Amino acid sequence: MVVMRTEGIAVVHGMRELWERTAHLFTGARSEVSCAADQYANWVRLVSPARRSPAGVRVRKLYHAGLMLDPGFSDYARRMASLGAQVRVPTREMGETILIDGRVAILAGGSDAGTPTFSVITVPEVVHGVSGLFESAWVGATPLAAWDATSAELRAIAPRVLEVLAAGAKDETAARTVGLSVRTYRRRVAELMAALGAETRFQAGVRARELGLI
Amino acid sequence: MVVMRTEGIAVVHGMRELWERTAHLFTGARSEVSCAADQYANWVRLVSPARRSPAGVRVRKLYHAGLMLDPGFSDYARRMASLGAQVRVPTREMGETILIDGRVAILAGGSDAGTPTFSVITVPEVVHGVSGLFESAWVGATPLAAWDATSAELRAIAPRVLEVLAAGAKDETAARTVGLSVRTYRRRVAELMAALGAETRFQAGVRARELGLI
DNA sequence: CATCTCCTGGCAGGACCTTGCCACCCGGTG
DNA sequence: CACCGGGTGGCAAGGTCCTGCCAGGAGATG
Repeated sequence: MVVMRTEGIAVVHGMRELWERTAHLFTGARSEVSCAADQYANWVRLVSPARRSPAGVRVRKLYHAGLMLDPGFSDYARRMASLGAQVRVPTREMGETILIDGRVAILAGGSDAGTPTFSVITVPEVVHGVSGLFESAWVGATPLAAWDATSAELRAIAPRVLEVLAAGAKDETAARTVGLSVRTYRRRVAELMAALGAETRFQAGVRARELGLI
Repeated sequence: MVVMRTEGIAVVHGMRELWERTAHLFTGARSEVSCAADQYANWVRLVSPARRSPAGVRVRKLYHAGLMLDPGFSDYARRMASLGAQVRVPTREMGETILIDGRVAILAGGSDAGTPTFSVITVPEVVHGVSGLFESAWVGATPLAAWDATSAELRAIAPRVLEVLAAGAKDETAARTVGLSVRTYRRRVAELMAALGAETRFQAGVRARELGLI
């Protein structure tokens, strides 16, 4: 049987509107705020400014590996962690997701003519389903500390290396493009491949894309 | 200003329910049915069984290159074309999308505990936005005939080649795995890279993943 | 059968990638 | 200054990949 949901779902256009509409939900959270972010670094930082949460509220953050390669964002992630949030780094994507007290779910929809849209959902069965997805992603993700340890200096240069690699450039060209010697460029590629757990460049390409690094 | 949409959007759980709920929309289409499919081969074939459409109804199909590498699906695509549908093969993803008479849009949402969810949208401005996305994808896609011509025998072996490539195997091993000589295996890889528009294997990996071939 | 076409697989040469080795530079330390 | 540690870049040997060339085999056609 099909159940029409004509209430309990609001579609919000644009990040600013989302923030205006949902700020009270965040500040009013009583037991838990869980967020998963794959892509929209700016949005994450706008909606969820780094500040300590009220006692008793468990704050969990899933920041995708792709975001963590952005130096500014990984700083933000560490700041969140130092303020009491539990931060983990997943390697699979799960879409922009927010869960509050198991009562409200916020999901990013597609973008409508450049403006991202978000659904604010209070339908219990939907919220429950989204919670399940979040839990499974949470279990499979790497705690921030462990992630940080394994990918320190790599983060600095990785984006540009990935960019030229994805552009199909040969090492000679690529090295000149990113301003490294061929030897050092190849070192970076090797480190990148190790970080991605790839044994060939093809595999590295697949993984990089999988992680949203490109 | 936030506009709450509490009507005009229905969320449907599962493909069967979607079919039950939307069948009348397809059969009742008066001027146009446009579909874009990236991934859910089974779903596409369920929702849109191959049959001739009423005269005067323009039927357009965007079947992603990933789907076309599935032999069964590409047969289905050709059957659709022979029944009057305009079929094109895009190389970029745009999500599972259906548009009917410019009045209704159906989009696949995430999956809820394994059950895929779909939004049936009748909000004019949203439908219009989705239509724009579809048109742009349509213009950039390759007509079925042209696609078929350039990728005949490739489809037969591509999946297994992609698999071993993604597994990180070297050519020697990979060739043995798929039961080809190294020379022929390399030929297949070269063809694959050409089809993907890739100049390096890294780039091919990225594209392959982008297209959901892996 | 003769012939043609298409695909396969071996071979070889060259392009490209990978890695160890080592000299060099630079900032920190005694 | 002498020394050390860490990063850089040149070089070279070896591994991997790319591709033109050609011989051989399978199937279609006359």
